[in-house]
Amino acid sequence: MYLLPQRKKNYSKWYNELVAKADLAEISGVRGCMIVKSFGFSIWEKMQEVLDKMFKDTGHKNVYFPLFIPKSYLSKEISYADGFAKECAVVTHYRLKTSTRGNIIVDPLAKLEEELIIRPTSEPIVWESFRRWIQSYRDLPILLNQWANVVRWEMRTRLFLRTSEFLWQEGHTAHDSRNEAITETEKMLEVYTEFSEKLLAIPVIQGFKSSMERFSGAKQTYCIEAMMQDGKSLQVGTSHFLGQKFSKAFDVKFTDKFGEQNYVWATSWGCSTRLMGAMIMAHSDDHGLILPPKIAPIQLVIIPIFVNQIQLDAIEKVVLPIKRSLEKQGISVIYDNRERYSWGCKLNEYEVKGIPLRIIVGQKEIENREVEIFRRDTMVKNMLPQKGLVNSISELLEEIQKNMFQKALVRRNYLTTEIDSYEDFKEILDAKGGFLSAFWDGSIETEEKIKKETTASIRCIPFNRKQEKGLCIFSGRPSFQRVFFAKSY
RNA sequence: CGGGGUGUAGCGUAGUUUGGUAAACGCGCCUGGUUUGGGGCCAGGAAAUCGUAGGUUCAAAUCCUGCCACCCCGACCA
Repeated sequence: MYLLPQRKKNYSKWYNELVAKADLAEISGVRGCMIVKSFGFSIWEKMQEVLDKMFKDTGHKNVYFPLFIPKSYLSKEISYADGFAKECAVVTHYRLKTSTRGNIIVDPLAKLEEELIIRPTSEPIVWESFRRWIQSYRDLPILLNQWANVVRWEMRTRLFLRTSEFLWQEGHTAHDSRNEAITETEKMLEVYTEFSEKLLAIPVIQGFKSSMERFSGAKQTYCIEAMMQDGKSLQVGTSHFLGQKFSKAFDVKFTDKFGEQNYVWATSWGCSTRLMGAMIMAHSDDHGLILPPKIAPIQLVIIPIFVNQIQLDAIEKVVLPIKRSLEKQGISVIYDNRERYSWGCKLNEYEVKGIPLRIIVGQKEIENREVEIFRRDTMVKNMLPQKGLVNSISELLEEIQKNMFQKALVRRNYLTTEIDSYEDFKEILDAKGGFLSAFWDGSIETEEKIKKETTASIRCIPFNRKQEKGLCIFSGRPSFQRVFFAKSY
């Protein structure tokens, strides 16, 4: 069995090697940018497929806006521009030429009159368009989504978790009332929550961001936070109530039923290839990736064990009908009869890639009319009768999906601690990590100081928490609610 | 941007202290044989102007200088 570096000993080494060995992605020659390999991309495509359907089912339509944003658009919404100013890639020229020494150089004569910013998000160009598209309440709501790449010039990058260029989806909506926009913000947070918990099998905490962590340009940022195995928190998705900030900045008004001019209400929401990182870090073990069945591009692999063509033929007679009936049930199966790889090699390959189920069929199984089945999540092998196999496998996939969520939930709960003093806070953060649920006085100063001293930040001000009175662990001032602190990615 | 480190075959490294046959090892790759219930074994083979530019020297992967790239730790962030 293949073994990666141990998670407990060196978490980031484990993560990097897993990404490489599972053939998900690699560091490219381009600073801070990754190459997503075909297996990794097939997982992302599966995520896209499910999310895309969820967006469409909630009334959204896909569009595509340009990669470049004229610099002047950016300066219209100041808090937004400030938020991203330090990490924008800028296009200044439009032509290259061959120098006298034979090198390719930027043609100094081809300087752009107005620089183009490579989008860190698309709000500016979306709202520039909305101004032209929206005149009347009849034009609203506008419910759009786009699948795109964005660029943020990051100082330090990690595959999937933080790269300078990443893939994501960004929803942009415009509404005629504050309430409708808030409802939309909440609805999309629900979509992300369902996706995370039901598909990725990752339990999440729903809540608001503190003003410090809020998306620059948003009135209120809603988020879902997930706990990774090393006790660090990862934001899985965000949904922003933008209020009228962008409509005012871009002068987007509509005439309502009573003939009054009003500014439009807005939301935006997104999730990215970071979900890949979440999935890896929430579930995988020292043998490699573990894919939740509902997101696995391949749910089951069949491996034959044979020494000659006669045996292989006999195996195929049994295996191919099984494969067909599984596919009929919507289960994605591959039958790996490659002769140039030893079967032992194949076992390791699918194990490290996290394929949920594996079947082995050899002479023994054919004689006994059974198959050997292996569950990746528990690493347990069993024999199953060939009769009724399709049902057993469907049930197993369900069970794996549930088990993975349950396991992650138990871990998350273990890694959530109620804290009532700053001493405990520092001690637990150091010893165990995870979410620290603690009273906070609501001030930015306190949040900043705690972050500076401990590196833990407020990940989330959770919804649905009982209102309790307490004292801020840092300042001792009165507080009405516990918030979740954690170190984060 | 500050501190530290590393560049030698596709990947991972040894060799650098003390200059001396233009280079070793593991994985991977190719060929042939053999084997087959958890990454098989044997034999043979291909593949590196030692990051780059210059300098010192009879002689440089090794010493000196500049440059470039990447990694780690901070500051910044989804």
